Amino acid sequence: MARHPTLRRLELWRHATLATVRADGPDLTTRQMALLLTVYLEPGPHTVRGLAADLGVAKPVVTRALDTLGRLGFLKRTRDAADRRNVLVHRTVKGAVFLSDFADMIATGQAMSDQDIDLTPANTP
Amino acid sequence: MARHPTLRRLELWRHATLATVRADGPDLTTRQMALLLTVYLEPGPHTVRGLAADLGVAKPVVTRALDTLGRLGFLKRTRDAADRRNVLVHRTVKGAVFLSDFADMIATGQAMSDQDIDLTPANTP
DNA sequence: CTTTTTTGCTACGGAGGCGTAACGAAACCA
DNA sequence: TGGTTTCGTTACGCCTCCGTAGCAAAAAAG
Repeated sequence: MARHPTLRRLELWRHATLATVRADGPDLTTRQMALLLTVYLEPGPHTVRGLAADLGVAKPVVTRALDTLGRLGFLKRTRDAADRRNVLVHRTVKGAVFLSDFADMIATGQAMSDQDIDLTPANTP
Repeated sequence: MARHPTLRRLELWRHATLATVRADGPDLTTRQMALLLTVYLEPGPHTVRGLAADLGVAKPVVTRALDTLGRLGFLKRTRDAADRRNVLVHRTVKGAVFLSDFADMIATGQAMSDQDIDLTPANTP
């Protein structure tokens, strides 16, 4: 049933989102998640303006997302010493742990999609 | 840079969420997305009570998600003729198109992660 | 029939994100 | 130096979602 690549991709997504919904952790918005992943996966330094341009959203959106993600301890802000107008966004250990756990959820989704494939030819002994 | 499987999974997720954020389509909550994917990927029939149990959420959450997703035209409700207390949730063409497009975003994310891998040894001529 | 259970929905106050506009602080420029 | 630009934040009203409690309708139990 999962042989078609489109279905496999959607099932991967379903298992990961389902794990997020069932777990009682913080459920971030799509924008917050995209911001968090950008900070952790793209090379820095990250500024509010740069992140807003990268996500294609207005600056207050980034400020509010940083408020929420900072309150969760997933990243933190620092004034840029060179240009004190800038705010630099930094990673934290707690954020890295959160994303690591999240990657495990994706991996489980991948494994379950693979299992679907392995089980399909079970009726052809 | 993307050689580690954990990073590859996170980059896959980042590219797909980023595409969702940048596109000006409707951005569903995690619960709405999990519900939509469940209806389309799991065999029916789907009732409000069954979906609530499947997602591990209260029934009003499902009712509200069905309101929103129905307003978007991604699925529709029907009274069960056999047991008129039940509401059956059905797929729509528009919902299938939406999920198909979304799967393409995931595929692009996968392709870009692969490309990252191919590009990493570029500094080893 | 009457009572009980089940199903999905509505109502309510609270919390949080949204877009736009305006703001102070810092850097730049002439 | 004084005016202008850039940066991030705050403020405002609006909208959507949340969790809980209570509701009517339909079915089941007695």
